[in-house]
Amino acid sequence: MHIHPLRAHIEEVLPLTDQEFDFILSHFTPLSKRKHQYLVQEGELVDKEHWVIKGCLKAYFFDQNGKEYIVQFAMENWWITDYEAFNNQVRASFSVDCIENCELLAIDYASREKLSSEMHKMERFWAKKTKLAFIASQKRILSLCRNTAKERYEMLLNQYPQLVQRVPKKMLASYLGVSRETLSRL
Amino acid sequence: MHIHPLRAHIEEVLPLTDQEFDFILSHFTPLSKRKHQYLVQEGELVDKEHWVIKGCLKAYFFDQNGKEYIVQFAMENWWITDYEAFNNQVRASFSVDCIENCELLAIDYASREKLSSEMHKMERFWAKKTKLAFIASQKRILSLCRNTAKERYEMLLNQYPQLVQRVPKKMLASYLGVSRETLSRL
DNA sequence: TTATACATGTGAGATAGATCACACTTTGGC
DNA sequence: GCCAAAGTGTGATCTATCTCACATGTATAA
Repeated sequence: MHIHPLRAHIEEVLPLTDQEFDFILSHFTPLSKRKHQYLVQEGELVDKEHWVIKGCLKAYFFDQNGKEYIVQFAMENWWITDYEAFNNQVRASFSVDCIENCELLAIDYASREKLSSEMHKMERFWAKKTKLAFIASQKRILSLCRNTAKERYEMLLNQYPQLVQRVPKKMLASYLGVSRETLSRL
Repeated sequence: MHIHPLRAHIEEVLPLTDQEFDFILSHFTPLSKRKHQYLVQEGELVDKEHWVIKGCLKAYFFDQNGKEYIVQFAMENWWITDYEAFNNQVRASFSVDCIENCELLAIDYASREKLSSEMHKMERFWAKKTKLAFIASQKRILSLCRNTAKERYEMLLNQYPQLVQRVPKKMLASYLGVSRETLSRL
């Protein structure tokens, strides 16, 4: 008998009973998207946060010169949306696109709020996830200040080898904050 | 009759009864520190998170060349500690020092856990704060990639004019990820 | 009050990385 | 199976920022 991947994911943080997990799962909607389709579009309201069952995505925007900035990638077991827009229920400043065909579980804002307030465990789970995301992003800041382009690329390669396989170099460059030419010259 | 500043701070997110606030406050310990004293020392265990009543602090570390990197500042109404070390109860990779004489409220890990689990409102409050911190740090990442040193300095000046008044330029430079010479030339 | 550390300004030169330009290759839609 | 679009490599500049060096100003602690 196999365990649901979302359950496995949540149980990395805290244990659940079958009933609890069924209750949690009932708040999510499965969703399939093809490569190049979007989940969030800059300027629109963002009502959903997504958990990745399968596939690869990016959160990004273009500046006034058409240069792309990648805020976040997501692969299996990652969460993605425009968090500022989602949490404050305002218009998105980023878009979220599929880099590969994706299988997702989506939860809308009201369901997330309901689930958080009815079930302290989920509040704790999401709080834990947000803490980890915050710590990771502090590390990314330090890395931008401390390390050269090459070092940052090598660190990414060490930490997320599959990401480097699956994503065009050009996008890795945008994520790392270097030009694609510099990344190409490694 | 005046409201306690911590209560005012929490009530920016959600309302509290007198009893609830007294219960919350009983988990904190008041603390005074003088300029140059530390709250967290790199390499030590971190058992406390601090809320600033009065004063100004920095979380930072030095790299192998003796160059300082400032991870975070804190002033009145801000929270500060080494979050990775505090949350995972491991040794600090940053130090936290007072830039001015400080009045603080400290909460230790066990009390925070206890308060979070016994009082859903506080779990929600801290979850909200962490979300905001995460969003702010995503913005800092983008700003490092997108903006020039000058633009970043001007943004800091706009967003935290008092910080720029109270903190030596050298430290602002470390925080912004530029050399003090470049910042001086603006 | 004096001295010593800290903070700040500014010049000159070095450099990581950006930008522009072009060639070549791979991919996916029709 | 073909063609446009996207991805990638590499050369030749250019430039923001770093580094080193030194001068000066300003706290703070004995």
